Amino acid sequence: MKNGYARHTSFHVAVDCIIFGYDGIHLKILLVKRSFEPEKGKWSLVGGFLKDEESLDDAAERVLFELTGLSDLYLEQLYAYGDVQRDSGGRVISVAYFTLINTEVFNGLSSTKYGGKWHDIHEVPDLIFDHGTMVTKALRRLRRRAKTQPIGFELLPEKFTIPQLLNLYEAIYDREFDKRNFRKKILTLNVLEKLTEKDMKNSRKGAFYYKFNLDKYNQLIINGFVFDILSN
Amino acid sequence: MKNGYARHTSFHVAVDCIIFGYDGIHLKILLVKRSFEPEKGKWSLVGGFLKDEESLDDAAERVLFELTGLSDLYLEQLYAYGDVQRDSGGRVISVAYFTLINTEVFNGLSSTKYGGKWHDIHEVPDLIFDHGTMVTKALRRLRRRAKTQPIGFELLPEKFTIPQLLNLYEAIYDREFDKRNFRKKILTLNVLEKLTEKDMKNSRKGAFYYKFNLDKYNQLIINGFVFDILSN
DNA sequence: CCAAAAGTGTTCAGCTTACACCCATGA
DNA sequence: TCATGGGTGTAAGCTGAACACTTTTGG
Repeated sequence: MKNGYARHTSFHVAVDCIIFGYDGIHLKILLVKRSFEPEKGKWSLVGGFLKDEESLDDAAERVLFELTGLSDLYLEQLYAYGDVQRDSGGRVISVAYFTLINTEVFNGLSSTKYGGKWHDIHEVPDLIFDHGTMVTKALRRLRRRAKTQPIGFELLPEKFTIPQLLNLYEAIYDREFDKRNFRKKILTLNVLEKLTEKDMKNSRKGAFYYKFNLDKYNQLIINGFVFDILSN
Repeated sequence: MKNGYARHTSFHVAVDCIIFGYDGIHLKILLVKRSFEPEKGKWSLVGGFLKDEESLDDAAERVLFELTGLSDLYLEQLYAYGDVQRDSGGRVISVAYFTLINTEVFNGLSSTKYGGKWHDIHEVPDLIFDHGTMVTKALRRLRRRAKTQPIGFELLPEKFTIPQLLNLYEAIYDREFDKRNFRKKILTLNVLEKLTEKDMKNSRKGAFYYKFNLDKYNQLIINGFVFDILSN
Protein backbone atom coordinates (compact mmCIF):
# COMPACT_ATOMS: atom_id res chain seq x y z
CA MET A 1 0.00 0.00 0.00
CA LYS A 2 1.38 3.42 -0.79
CA ASN A 3 1.46 5.77 2.11
CA GLY A 4 0.65 9.44 1.73
CA TYR A 5 1.73 10.20 5.25
CA ALA A 6 5.41 9.53 4.65
CA ARG A 7 6.59 12.85 6.03
CA HIS A 8 5.47 11.85 9.52
CA THR A 9 7.63 9.83 11.90
CA SER A 10 7.14 6.08 12.12
CA PHE A 11 7.33 3.99 15.26
CA HIS A 12 7.88 0.42 16.22
CA VAL A 13 4.65 -1.06 17.46
CA ALA A 14 4.46 -4.13 19.66
CA VAL A 15 1.81 -6.18 21.41
CA ASP A 16 2.23 -7.62 24.90
CA CYS A 17 -0.06 -10.28 26.29
CA ILE A 18 -1.15 -10.85 29.85
CA ILE A 19 -2.09 -14.52 29.90
CA PHE A 20 -4.26 -15.58 32.81
CA GLY A 21 -4.62 -19.20 33.71
CA TYR A 22 -6.24 -21.17 36.49
CA ASP A 23 -4.85 -24.42 37.79
CA GLY A 24 -7.90 -25.35 39.81
CA ILE A 25 -6.62 -23.57 42.89
CA HIS A 26 -4.83 -20.34 42.07
CA LEU A 27 -5.01 -17.64 39.47
CA LYS A 28 -1.77 -17.50 37.49
CA ILE A 29 -0.10 -15.54 34.76
CA LEU A 30 2.29 -16.84 32.15
CA LEU A 31 5.65 -15.07 31.91
CA VAL A 32 8.76 -15.66 29.83
CA LYS A 33 12.42 -14.91 30.27
CA ARG A 34 13.32 -12.33 27.70
CA SER A 35 15.59 -13.84 25.06
CA PHE A 36 17.22 -10.73 23.64
CA GLU A 37 18.79 -7.47 24.69
CA PRO A 38 18.10 -5.19 26.42
CA GLU A 39 16.96 -6.80 29.67
CA LYS A 40 17.78 -10.25 28.35
CA GLY A 41 17.04 -12.96 30.93
CA LYS A 42 14.57 -10.86 32.92
CA TRP A 43 10.92 -11.81 33.37
CA SER A 44 8.64 -10.33 30.78
CA LEU A 45 5.18 -10.59 29.32
CA VAL A 46 4.90 -12.49 26.09
CA GLY A 47 5.14 -10.02 23.26
CA GLY A 48 6.19 -9.32 19.73
CA PHE A 49 6.43 -6.64 17.11
CA LEU A 50 3.56 -5.77 14.84
CA LYS A 51 4.11 -6.87 11.25
CA ASP A 52 3.23 -5.20 8.00
CA GLU A 53 0.12 -7.00 6.96
CA GLU A 54 -1.50 -7.76 10.29
CA SER A 55 -3.87 -5.85 12.54
CA LEU A 56 -3.16 -5.35 16.23
CA ASP A 57 -5.59 -8.13 17.06
CA ASP A 58 -3.89 -10.40 14.52
CA ALA A 59 -0.53 -9.69 16.08
CA ALA A 60 -1.78 -10.56 19.54
CA GLU A 61 -3.27 -13.79 18.23
CA ARG A 62 -0.06 -14.67 16.45
CA VAL A 63 2.09 -14.02 19.49
CA LEU A 64 -0.18 -16.19 21.60
CA PHE A 65 -0.19 -18.92 19.00
CA GLU A 66 3.57 -18.90 18.72
CA LEU A 67 3.92 -19.37 22.45
CA THR A 68 1.08 -21.74 23.22
CA GLY A 69 -0.05 -23.28 19.95
CA LEU A 70 -3.56 -22.13 20.79
CA SER A 71 -5.96 -20.01 18.83
CA ASP A 72 -9.54 -18.84 19.36
CA LEU A 73 -8.75 -17.74 22.86
CA TYR A 74 -10.67 -15.04 24.64
CA LEU A 75 -8.64 -11.99 23.74
CA GLU A 76 -9.33 -8.42 24.77
CA GLN A 77 -7.34 -5.29 24.15
CA LEU A 78 -6.28 -3.68 27.40
CA TYR A 79 -4.48 -0.41 26.79
CA ALA A 80 -1.89 1.28 24.59
CA TYR A 81 1.37 2.29 26.22
CA GLY A 82 3.35 5.03 24.57
CA ASP A 83 5.70 6.76 26.97
CA VAL A 84 8.84 7.91 25.23
CA GLN A 85 11.18 6.11 27.61
CA ARG A 86 9.08 3.04 28.34
CA ASP A 87 11.39 0.63 26.49
CA SER A 88 15.10 1.02 27.13
CA GLY A 89 15.89 -0.56 23.76
CA GLY A 90 14.25 2.15 21.69
CA ARG A 91 10.99 3.90 21.07
CA VAL A 92 8.18 1.35 20.99
CA ILE A 93 4.45 1.82 21.25
CA SER A 94 3.01 -1.25 22.91
CA VAL A 95 -0.59 -2.35 22.86
CA ALA A 96 -1.39 -4.73 25.71
CA TYR A 97 -3.91 -7.55 25.42
CA PHE A 98 -5.15 -9.99 27.96
CA THR A 99 -6.34 -13.52 27.48
CA LEU A 100 -7.66 -16.45 29.48
CA ILE A 101 -6.59 -20.05 29.25
CA ASN A 102 -8.67 -22.82 30.72
CA THR A 103 -7.49 -25.42 33.15
CA GLU A 104 -7.32 -28.35 30.75
CA VAL A 105 -5.18 -26.53 28.24
CA PHE A 106 -3.30 -24.91 31.06
CA ASN A 107 -2.14 -28.26 32.34
CA GLY A 108 -0.91 -29.30 28.93
CA LEU A 109 1.17 -26.15 28.92
CA SER A 110 2.64 -26.29 32.41
CA SER A 111 6.10 -26.36 30.91
CA THR A 112 6.06 -24.67 27.55
CA LYS A 113 8.89 -25.18 25.14
CA TYR A 114 9.49 -21.44 24.88
CA GLY A 115 10.41 -21.14 28.51
CA GLY A 116 7.09 -19.78 29.62
CA LYS A 117 6.42 -20.24 33.31
CA TRP A 118 3.24 -19.85 35.29
CA HIS A 119 3.40 -17.53 38.27
CA ASP A 120 0.84 -17.22 41.02
CA ILE A 121 -0.82 -13.85 40.77
CA HIS A 122 0.38 -13.13 44.28
CA GLU A 123 3.98 -13.85 43.41
CA VAL A 124 4.67 -11.99 40.22
CA PRO A 125 8.38 -11.22 39.96
CA ASP A 126 9.73 -7.84 38.89
CA LEU A 127 8.99 -7.36 35.23
CA ILE A 128 10.81 -5.38 32.57
CA PHE A 129 9.74 -1.93 31.42
CA ASP A 130 6.11 -1.11 32.26
CA HIS A 131 4.94 -4.72 32.22
CA GLY A 132 4.13 -4.62 35.92
CA THR A 133 1.72 -1.78 35.29
CA MET A 134 0.13 -3.79 32.53
CA VAL A 135 -0.41 -6.77 34.80
CA THR A 136 -2.03 -4.61 37.46
CA LYS A 137 -4.36 -3.08 34.94
CA ALA A 138 -5.18 -6.46 33.44
CA LEU A 139 -6.12 -7.86 36.82
CA ARG A 140 -8.43 -4.94 37.44
CA ARG A 141 -9.98 -5.47 34.03
CA LEU A 142 -10.40 -9.18 34.61
CA ARG A 143 -12.21 -8.47 37.86
CA ARG A 144 -14.48 -6.00 36.20
CA ARG A 145 -15.26 -8.38 33.35
CA ALA A 146 -15.85 -11.35 35.59
CA LYS A 147 -18.49 -9.30 37.37
CA THR A 148 -20.69 -8.68 34.39
CA GLN A 149 -19.72 -11.19 31.74
CA PRO A 150 -19.42 -14.95 31.80
CA ILE A 151 -15.71 -14.52 31.27
CA GLY A 152 -14.79 -16.76 34.16
CA PHE A 153 -15.95 -19.74 32.18
CA GLU A 154 -13.04 -19.26 29.82
CA LEU A 155 -10.76 -20.28 32.65
CA LEU A 156 -12.54 -23.53 33.39
CA PRO A 157 -12.91 -26.75 31.44
CA GLU A 158 -16.15 -27.21 29.55
CA LYS A 159 -17.68 -29.21 32.37
CA PHE A 160 -17.24 -27.79 35.83
CA THR A 161 -18.93 -27.97 39.21
CA ILE A 162 -20.36 -25.11 41.21
CA PRO A 163 -17.70 -25.46 43.91
CA GLN A 164 -15.04 -25.21 41.20
CA LEU A 165 -16.64 -22.09 39.81
CA LEU A 166 -16.85 -20.62 43.29
CA ASN A 167 -13.21 -21.40 43.82
CA LEU A 168 -12.28 -19.65 40.59
CA TYR A 169 -14.17 -16.52 41.59
CA GLU A 170 -12.47 -16.58 44.95
CA ALA A 171 -9.10 -16.82 43.19
CA ILE A 172 -9.91 -13.94 40.86
CA TYR A 173 -11.13 -11.63 43.60
CA ASP A 174 -8.82 -12.91 46.30
CA ARG A 175 -11.58 -13.19 48.85
CA GLU A 176 -14.22 -15.62 50.01
CA PHE A 177 -17.84 -15.75 49.00
CA ASP A 178 -20.74 -17.35 50.78
CA LYS A 179 -21.36 -20.60 48.92
CA ARG A 180 -25.12 -20.55 49.41
CA ASN A 181 -25.51 -17.07 48.05
CA PHE A 182 -23.09 -17.76 45.24
CA ARG A 183 -24.92 -20.85 44.10
CA LYS A 184 -28.26 -19.09 44.32
CA LYS A 185 -27.06 -16.12 42.29
CA ILE A 186 -25.34 -18.09 39.59
CA LEU A 187 -28.26 -20.45 39.15
CA THR A 188 -30.89 -17.71 38.95
CA LEU A 189 -29.03 -16.43 35.92
CA ASN A 190 -30.25 -19.50 34.07
CA VAL A 191 -27.17 -19.83 31.93
CA LEU A 192 -25.88 -23.03 33.48
CA GLU A 193 -27.02 -26.41 32.34
CA LYS A 194 -26.91 -29.18 34.91
CA LEU A 195 -25.50 -32.44 33.65
CA THR A 196 -26.33 -35.87 35.07
CA GLU A 197 -22.70 -36.71 35.54
CA LYS A 198 -20.88 -36.00 38.79
CA ASP A 199 -17.32 -35.09 39.56
CA MET A 200 -16.19 -37.71 42.09
CA LYS A 201 -12.58 -36.56 42.34
CA ASN A 202 -13.00 -33.87 44.95
CA SER A 203 -15.44 -35.36 47.38
CA ARG A 204 -17.11 -38.59 48.43
CA LYS A 205 -20.55 -37.28 47.75
CA GLY A 206 -19.62 -35.95 44.34
CA ALA A 207 -20.63 -32.64 42.75
CA PHE A 208 -22.78 -32.32 39.68
CA TYR A 209 -21.14 -31.03 36.56
CA TYR A 210 -22.62 -28.05 34.81
CA LYS A 211 -21.88 -26.52 31.49
CA PHE A 212 -22.33 -23.02 30.29
CA ASN A 213 -25.17 -22.47 27.84
CA LEU A 214 -24.04 -19.81 25.41
CA ASP A 215 -27.41 -19.63 23.64
CA LYS A 216 -29.21 -18.74 26.83
CA TYR A 217 -26.55 -16.20 27.63
CA ASN A 218 -26.78 -14.52 24.25
CA GLN A 219 -30.54 -14.40 24.63
CA LEU A 220 -30.15 -12.53 27.89
CA ILE A 221 -27.63 -10.13 26.42
CA ILE A 222 -29.98 -9.31 23.56
CA ASN A 223 -32.66 -8.45 26.07
CA GLY A 224 -30.39 -5.91 27.72
CA PHE A 225 -29.41 -8.11 30.59
CA VAL A 226 -26.50 -7.52 32.95
CA PHE A 227 -24.72 -10.54 34.30
CA ASP A 228 -23.88 -9.54 37.85
CA ILE A 229 -22.38 -12.12 40.06
CA LEU A 230 -20.78 -10.84 43.21
CA SER A 231 -21.16 -8.14 45.77
CA ASN A 232 -21.54 -10.57 48.67
CA MET B 1 17.74 7.57 21.16
CA LYS B 2 19.33 4.67 19.34
CA ASN B 3 16.98 1.91 18.48
CA GLY B 4 18.02 -1.72 18.67
CA TYR B 5 14.80 -2.87 17.06
CA ALA B 6 15.55 -1.39 13.65
CA ARG B 7 14.98 -4.62 11.74
CA HIS B 8 11.28 -4.51 12.61
CA THR B 9 8.73 -2.58 10.58
CA SER B 10 7.73 0.91 11.70
CA PHE B 11 4.27 2.39 11.52
CA HIS B 12 2.64 5.76 11.50
CA VAL B 13 0.87 6.32 14.79
CA ALA B 14 -1.91 8.84 15.26
CA VAL B 15 -4.25 9.97 17.99
CA ASP B 16 -7.91 10.82 17.43
CA CYS B 17 -10.00 12.67 19.97
CA ILE B 18 -13.67 12.36 20.72
CA ILE B 19 -14.54 15.70 22.29
CA PHE B 20 -17.77 15.76 24.27
CA GLY B 21 -19.41 19.02 25.16
CA TYR B 22 -22.65 20.11 26.74
CA ASP B 23 -24.46 23.28 25.79
CA GLY B 24 -26.86 23.21 28.72
CA ILE B 25 -29.41 21.19 26.78
CA HIS B 26 -27.81 18.57 24.57
CA LEU B 27 -24.76 16.39 24.57
CA LYS B 28 -22.52 17.28 21.62
CA ILE B 29 -19.32 16.20 19.97
CA LEU B 30 -16.84 18.40 18.17
CA LEU B 31 -15.96 17.41 14.61
CA VAL B 32 -13.80 18.96 11.93
CA LYS B 33 -13.78 18.89 8.16
CA ARG B 34 -10.68 17.05 7.13
CA SER B 35 -8.22 19.43 5.50
CA PHE B 36 -6.06 17.01 3.52
CA GLU B 37 -6.32 14.00 1.26
CA PRO B 38 -7.60 11.37 1.32
CA GLU B 39 -11.20 12.08 2.35
CA LYS B 40 -10.53 15.81 2.31
CA GLY B 41 -13.63 17.81 3.23
CA LYS B 42 -15.38 14.95 5.02
CA TRP B 43 -16.32 15.04 8.70
CA SER B 44 -13.67 13.63 10.97
CA LEU B 45 -12.58 13.47 14.56
CA VAL B 46 -9.83 15.81 15.57
CA GLY B 47 -6.56 13.99 15.23
CA GLY B 48 -2.88 14.16 14.50
CA PHE B 49 0.24 12.12 14.10
CA LEU B 50 2.40 11.12 17.00
CA LYS B 51 5.73 12.94 17.08
CA ASP B 52 9.17 11.73 18.04
CA GLU B 53 9.56 13.03 21.54
CA GLU B 54 6.03 12.84 22.85
CA SER B 55 4.00 10.12 24.54
CA LEU B 56 0.56 9.12 23.31
CA ASP B 57 -1.00 11.17 26.10
CA ASP B 58 1.16 14.14 25.15
CA ALA B 59 0.07 13.84 21.55
CA ALA B 60 -3.60 13.80 22.51
CA GLU B 61 -3.09 16.86 24.71
CA ARG B 62 -1.26 18.66 21.95
CA VAL B 63 -3.92 17.91 19.36
CA LEU B 64 -6.59 19.19 21.72
CA PHE B 65 -4.61 22.28 22.53
CA GLU B 66 -4.02 23.05 18.89
CA LEU B 67 -7.72 22.91 18.19
CA THR B 68 -9.17 24.50 21.30
CA GLY B 69 -6.38 26.34 23.07
CA LEU B 70 -7.28 24.39 26.19
CA SER B 71 -5.13 22.21 28.39
CA ASP B 72 -5.70 20.28 31.62
CA LEU B 73 -8.84 18.75 30.22
CA TYR B 74 -10.20 15.45 31.40
CA LEU B 75 -8.54 13.06 28.98
CA GLU B 76 -8.90 9.30 28.87
CA GLN B 77 -7.52 6.79 26.44
CA LEU B 78 -10.28 4.87 24.74
CA TYR B 79 -8.87 2.19 22.46
CA ALA B 80 -6.16 1.48 19.90
CA TYR B 81 -7.31 0.87 16.33
CA GLY B 82 -4.98 -1.08 14.10
CA ASP B 83 -6.79 -2.70 11.20
CA VAL B 84 -4.58 -2.88 8.14
CA GLN B 85 -7.06 -1.08 5.90
CA ARG B 86 -8.58 1.31 8.40
CA ASP B 87 -7.06 4.41 6.81
CA SER B 88 -7.29 4.67 3.05
CA GLY B 89 -4.26 6.96 2.97
CA GLY B 90 -1.83 4.41 4.33
CA ARG B 91 -1.15 2.16 7.27
CA VAL B 92 -1.81 4.08 10.47
CA ILE B 93 -2.28 2.83 14.01
CA SER B 94 -4.64 5.19 15.76
CA VAL B 95 -5.11 5.54 19.49
CA ALA B 96 -8.42 7.16 20.35
CA TYR B 97 -8.92 9.43 23.36
CA PHE B 98 -11.98 11.08 24.71
CA THR B 99 -12.33 14.33 26.55
CA LEU B 100 -14.98 16.51 28.13
CA ILE B 101 -15.37 20.24 27.77
CA ASN B 102 -17.53 22.23 30.12
CA THR B 103 -20.33 24.54 29.13
CA GLU B 104 -18.57 27.82 29.74
CA VAL B 105 -15.58 26.94 27.66
CA PHE B 106 -17.83 25.26 25.18
CA ASN B 107 -19.66 28.49 24.50
CA GLY B 108 -16.43 30.35 23.90
CA LEU B 109 -15.64 27.71 21.31
CA SER B 110 -18.95 27.50 19.48
CA SER B 111 -17.20 28.58 16.33
CA THR B 112 -13.58 27.52 16.44
CA LYS B 113 -11.10 29.02 14.07
CA TYR B 114 -10.05 25.58 12.83
CA GLY B 115 -13.47 24.83 11.44
CA GLY B 116 -14.55 22.63 14.32
CA LYS B 117 -18.30 22.27 14.62
CA TRP B 118 -20.42 20.90 17.42
CA HIS B 119 -22.86 18.17 16.48
CA ASP B 120 -25.70 16.88 18.58
CA ILE B 121 -24.91 13.34 19.65
CA HIS B 122 -28.11 12.25 17.92
CA GLU B 123 -27.10 13.82 14.64
CA VAL B 124 -23.56 12.74 14.02
CA PRO B 125 -22.84 12.78 10.28
CA ASP B 126 -21.01 9.99 8.49
CA LEU B 127 -17.40 10.05 9.56
CA ILE B 128 -14.26 8.98 7.76
CA PHE B 129 -12.52 5.64 8.31
CA ASP B 130 -13.48 3.98 11.60
CA HIS B 131 -14.26 7.23 13.40
CA GLY B 132 -17.92 6.32 13.72
CA THR B 133 -16.95 3.20 15.64
CA MET B 134 -14.78 5.31 17.89
CA VAL B 135 -17.64 7.67 18.69
CA THR B 136 -19.94 4.79 19.55
CA LYS B 137 -17.36 3.30 21.86
CA ALA B 138 -16.64 6.67 23.45
CA LEU B 139 -20.30 7.23 24.22
CA ARG B 140 -20.52 3.84 25.89
CA ARG B 141 -17.42 4.66 27.90
CA LEU B 142 -18.76 8.06 28.90
CA ARG B 143 -21.95 6.43 30.14
CA ARG B 144 -20.01 3.90 32.14
CA ARG B 145 -17.78 6.54 33.65
CA ALA B 146 -20.62 8.89 34.49
CA LYS B 147 -22.18 6.07 36.50
CA THR B 148 -19.33 5.56 38.89
CA GLN B 149 -17.17 8.65 38.71
CA PRO B 150 -17.97 12.32 39.09
CA ILE B 151 -17.05 12.76 35.45
CA GLY B 152 -20.23 14.61 34.61
CA PHE B 153 -18.96 17.61 36.52
CA GLU B 154 -16.30 18.11 33.86
CA LEU B 155 -19.08 19.03 31.47
CA LEU B 156 -20.60 21.69 33.71
CA PRO B 157 -19.37 25.05 34.88
CA GLU B 158 -17.89 25.21 38.37
CA LYS B 159 -21.18 26.35 39.86
CA PHE B 160 -24.23 24.44 38.76
CA THR B 161 -27.72 23.67 40.01
CA ILE B 162 -29.23 20.27 40.66
CA PRO B 163 -31.72 20.66 37.80
CA GLN B 164 -28.77 21.42 35.49
CA LEU B 165 -26.94 18.35 36.66
CA LEU B 166 -30.07 16.27 36.19
CA ASN B 167 -30.43 17.64 32.71
CA LEU B 168 -26.87 16.70 31.89
CA TYR B 169 -27.37 13.14 33.05
CA GLU B 170 -30.52 12.92 31.00
CA ALA B 171 -28.58 14.13 27.98
CA ILE B 172 -25.80 11.62 28.53
CA TYR B 173 -28.11 8.66 28.98
CA ASP B 174 -30.79 9.85 26.62
CA ARG B 175 -33.56 9.12 29.07
CA GLU B 176 -35.42 10.75 31.93
CA PHE B 177 -34.76 10.37 35.62
CA ASP B 178 -37.08 11.04 38.52
CA LYS B 179 -35.95 14.38 39.91
CA ARG B 180 -36.74 13.53 43.53
CA ASN B 181 -34.76 10.32 43.47
CA PHE B 182 -31.94 11.94 41.55
CA ARG B 183 -31.59 14.76 44.03
CA LYS B 184 -31.75 12.37 46.95
CA LYS B 185 -29.08 10.11 45.50
CA ILE B 186 -26.69 12.81 44.50
CA LEU B 187 -26.98 14.61 47.81
CA THR B 188 -26.47 11.50 49.93
CA LEU B 189 -23.10 11.14 48.24
CA ASN B 190 -22.01 14.19 50.20
CA VAL B 191 -19.72 15.48 47.51
CA LEU B 192 -21.75 18.55 46.63
CA GLU B 193 -21.40 21.81 48.49
CA LYS B 194 -24.45 24.02 48.54
CA LEU B 195 -23.74 27.69 47.92
CA THR B 196 -25.86 30.54 49.16
CA GLU B 197 -26.19 32.00 45.70
CA LYS B 198 -29.04 31.10 43.40
CA ASP B 199 -29.30 30.79 39.66
CA MET B 200 -32.18 33.10 38.72
CA LYS B 201 -31.88 32.66 34.97
CA ASN B 202 -33.95 29.55 34.57
CA SER B 203 -36.83 30.07 36.95
CA ARG B 204 -38.59 32.68 39.02
CA LYS B 205 -37.97 30.84 42.25
CA GLY B 206 -34.32 30.35 41.49
CA ALA B 207 -32.23 27.22 42.06
CA PHE B 208 -29.35 27.00 44.49
CA TYR B 209 -25.91 26.65 43.06
CA TYR B 210 -23.74 23.80 44.17
CA LYS B 211 -20.14 23.08 43.59
CA PHE B 212 -18.30 19.82 43.55
CA ASN B 213 -16.06 19.15 46.54
CA LEU B 214 -13.06 17.23 45.27
CA ASP B 215 -11.59 16.69 48.74
CA LYS B 216 -14.69 14.92 49.96
CA TYR B 217 -14.75 12.85 46.80
CA ASN B 218 -11.13 11.79 47.15
CA GLN B 219 -11.82 10.84 50.73
CA LEU B 220 -14.59 8.54 49.59
CA ILE B 221 -12.46 7.00 46.87
CA ILE B 222 -9.72 6.22 49.37
CA ASN B 223 -12.25 4.41 51.52
CA GLY B 224 -13.18 2.12 48.63
CA PHE B 225 -16.30 3.97 47.70
CA VAL B 226 -18.26 3.57 44.48
CA PHE B 227 -19.99 6.61 43.13
CA ASP B 228 -23.20 5.20 41.73
CA ILE B 229 -25.74 7.59 40.43
CA LEU B 230 -28.42 6.06 38.27
CA SER B 231 -30.47 2.94 37.93
CA ASN B 232 -33.81 4.69 38.34
C1' DC C 1 -19.59 -44.97 61.52
C1' DC C 2 -16.99 -41.13 60.54
C1' DA C 3 -14.84 -37.57 57.83
C1' DA C 4 -15.33 -34.34 54.17
C1' DA C 5 -17.36 -31.84 50.81
C1' DA C 6 -22.07 -30.95 48.51
C1' DG C 7 -26.24 -29.14 48.83
C1' DT C 8 -30.28 -26.47 50.65
C1' DG C 9 -33.97 -21.91 52.91
C1' DT C 10 -35.14 -18.18 55.63
C1' DT C 11 -34.98 -13.83 57.75
C1' DC C 12 -33.69 -8.98 58.12
C1' DA C 13 -31.99 -4.64 56.54
C1' DG C 14 -31.27 -1.36 53.27
C1' DC C 15 -31.83 0.34 48.89
C1' DT C 16 -34.46 1.32 44.77
C1' DT C 17 -38.60 2.84 42.89
C1' DA C 18 -42.84 5.00 42.22
C1' DC C 19 -45.45 8.70 43.06
C1' DA C 20 -48.05 14.16 44.11
C1' DC C 21 -48.09 18.34 46.18
C1' DC C 22 -46.42 22.91 48.05
C1' DC C 23 -43.03 26.87 47.47
C1' DA C 24 -41.01 31.14 45.85
C1' DT C 25 -40.85 34.60 42.64
C1' DG C 26 -41.27 37.83 38.53
C1' DA C 27 -44.27 39.45 35.44
C1' DT D 1 -52.72 36.29 40.97
C1' DC D 2 -50.90 33.14 38.14
C1' DA D 3 -47.54 30.60 35.61
C1' DT D 4 -43.19 28.36 35.97
C1' DG D 5 -39.70 25.64 37.48
C1' DG D 6 -37.64 24.37 42.34
C1' DG D 7 -37.96 21.68 46.06
C1' DT D 8 -39.60 17.94 49.35
C1' DG D 9 -41.25 12.73 51.89
C1' DT D 10 -43.13 8.22 52.23
C1' DA D 11 -44.56 3.55 51.43
C1' DA D 12 -43.90 -1.02 48.97
C1' DG D 13 -41.12 -4.30 46.82
C1' DC D 14 -36.94 -6.26 45.86
C1' DT D 15 -32.28 -7.52 46.35
C1' DG D 16 -28.20 -8.49 49.04
C1' DA D 17 -26.24 -10.46 53.20
C1' DA D 18 -25.91 -13.24 57.04
C1' DC D 19 -26.36 -17.54 58.75
C1' DA D 20 -26.49 -23.65 60.22
C1' DC D 21 -27.82 -27.95 59.33
C1' DT D 22 -28.64 -32.24 56.42
C1' DT D 23 -27.02 -35.38 52.71
C1' DT D 24 -24.06 -38.59 50.44
C1' DT D 25 -20.56 -41.86 50.14
C1' DG D 26 -15.80 -43.96 50.35
C1' DG D 27 -12.74 -45.63 53.49
